[in-house]
Amino acid sequence: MATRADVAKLAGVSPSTVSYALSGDRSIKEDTRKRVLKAVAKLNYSPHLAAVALRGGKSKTLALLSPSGEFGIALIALEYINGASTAALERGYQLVIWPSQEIEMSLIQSYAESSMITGVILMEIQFKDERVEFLKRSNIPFAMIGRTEDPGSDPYIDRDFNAVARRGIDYLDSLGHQSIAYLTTERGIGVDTRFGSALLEATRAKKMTARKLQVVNEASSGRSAFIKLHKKYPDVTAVVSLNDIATLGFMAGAKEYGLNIPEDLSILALDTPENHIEMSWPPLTSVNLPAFDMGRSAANILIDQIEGKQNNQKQQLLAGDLVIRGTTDKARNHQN
Amino acid sequence: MATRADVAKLAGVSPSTVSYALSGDRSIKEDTRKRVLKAVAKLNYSPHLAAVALRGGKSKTLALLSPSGEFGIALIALEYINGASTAALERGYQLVIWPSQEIEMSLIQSYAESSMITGVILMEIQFKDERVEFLKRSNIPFAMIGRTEDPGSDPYIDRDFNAVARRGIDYLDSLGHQSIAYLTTERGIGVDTRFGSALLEATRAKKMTARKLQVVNEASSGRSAFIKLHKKYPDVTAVVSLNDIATLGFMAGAKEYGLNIPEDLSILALDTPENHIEMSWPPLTSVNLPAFDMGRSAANILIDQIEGKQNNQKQQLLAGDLVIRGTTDKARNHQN
DNA sequence: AGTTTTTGTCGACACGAGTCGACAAGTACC
DNA sequence: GGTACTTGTCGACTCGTGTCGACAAAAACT
Repeated sequence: MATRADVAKLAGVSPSTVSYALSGDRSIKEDTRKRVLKAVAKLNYSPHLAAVALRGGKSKTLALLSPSGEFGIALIALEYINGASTAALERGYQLVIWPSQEIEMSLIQSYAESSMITGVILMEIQFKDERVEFLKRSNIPFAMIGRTEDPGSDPYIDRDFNAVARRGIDYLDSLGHQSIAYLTTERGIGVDTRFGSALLEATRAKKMTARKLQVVNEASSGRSAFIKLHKKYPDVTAVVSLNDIATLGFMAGAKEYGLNIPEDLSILALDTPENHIEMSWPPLTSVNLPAFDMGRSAANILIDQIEGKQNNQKQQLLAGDLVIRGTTDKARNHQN
Repeated sequence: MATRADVAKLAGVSPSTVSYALSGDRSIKEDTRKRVLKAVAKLNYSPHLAAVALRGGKSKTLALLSPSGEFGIALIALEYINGASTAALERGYQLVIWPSQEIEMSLIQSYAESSMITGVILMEIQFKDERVEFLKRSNIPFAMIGRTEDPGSDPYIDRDFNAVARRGIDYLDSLGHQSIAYLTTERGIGVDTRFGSALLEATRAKKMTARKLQVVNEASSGRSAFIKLHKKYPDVTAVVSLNDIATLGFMAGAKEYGLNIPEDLSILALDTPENHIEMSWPPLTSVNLPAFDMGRSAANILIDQIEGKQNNQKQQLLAGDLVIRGTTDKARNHQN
């Protein structure tokens, strides 16, 4: 591996001149700069990252902590990751994903203090999240996808749950649905709670009745939920889903019982990333979860913070557009 | 951040003594060692990673290069990642996932030469894979999940396609199926080609007819495939699937046309990771894809290589068990 | 008691880069 | 032609660690 001294020797200058020629922090005669650059190219030189880090230079590497649970990284995480990674690359940073299943935060601290990573993006934020506390205490720049119960001035990007619920419920209302149910999980993260109350509020505003169907993240659970709905709440004409996997099972159950979607039952997804919409047939009508954009924003918020850029948008809420696909139609008993 | 010198001062010894007390590379009086350890604990000292790396020490960080395509990291990648990460942690290493969409390999080289990463796990190996060539040229330890056309002595973990195909086809044969079709993609990676020929060989051995249905990685494509099958090959009684997403669409299409699974049509998945089996209803019968174990093995092979351990298993083929769930049954025209 | 070996500790150095201060040479000013 | 300033370059230092060589003190041998 070529070092700065090698370049200096080849170009016939001192090592420090090489640094200045590359950084441009001091004026260098055009002639010598060219010689240096030629030597750099010839030796395929690039600075030793550890040396730079030791010297105190910020590295250009960010870490996205992805809690990899029982089934590994959550499906939904993928688009966040992709968005964050894209934004990071655009701004000259590297994003690595850190499956933080069993990692102690102290290790993250170690990497951060050694300048091997410069900032952290957190996902699946809990109402009370000790990771957030830890990062604040350690002065490590971070950004959240999601938010704690009381985020104060901590930077985050999150869903505008109220807007999403309103957008979805208004649409169902316009189709004449008056009694709905919703599929939700209880993962102990803010999204369940916030979505739940947002939905209740939106339905109340439209004088709809809303039934809650609790599921876990499995197709079979969605199927059970359908059976329960079918028996207990036959008046329901539309189902709002907050869990993509269970939705697939739910729809399979409906077909099994001879119901046609969307003629007999409408389904509207609120928390399904675009790249999973396609896993169902017919394709799901949804208020898009702009996961890619959220990941992108998280990275940008973080980088702004690292680079000391004033960003008056360090807390953002995104809703997502209503996209009508194949699973919604007029309520079956609706008078046209 | 506490440094070694701080610890030394607090313990009343010289800096080098601290190093030796921690590493144990030279004998240290029990009394001083205790003092040092106490000071370490008190200051919460941990060595500056960049300094260690600069000094030439190997870091304990591995990178898993995950080609994040159009839809981000592939679904199937998740279990590999989880397995690799678990094994790495067990052996004291960190695994970071590097979405390598647009990363040039030279950057990886830079991180490796600077001892910030010590080895690389590659996924989605192409028949001719320039990443492999690059890593070999740069002397960076690596392990493949999958394999090139001619892997020579390069370390890899891959599927035993012939065993999988035989296991699956034997089972379908035992149920009386004589005419099958298979869903496959053409992603240009070895798995398609290898699985295709393995299936043809296995069916030939059982004197079955085998139809190929080409799909892309979308539910709608699976649905189209069903329609084509339904019209062109009505004699087919079982379908072997090599693509999880398309399979969901395929099954939805079958139900739409009034076919019952498994009574009218059996479905057998060969390339679906366990954590995606649950997305369908009924749950898919499959020859399990032991993705977790494969990831785990890849990490172990890599670490053995890094630590110079002799490993006579640096090339492994895994099959996976046949697990009978809800999508297979006797051929509909089978005489019992 | 004298010699060799072991034990325990310390100082010095190197890894590779960025940057501050110094300084020679060149340029602008009155 | 003297002073003041700019331009271009270099050497020295620092970051924090692991390890080699040196060396005193203690222990183990004749």
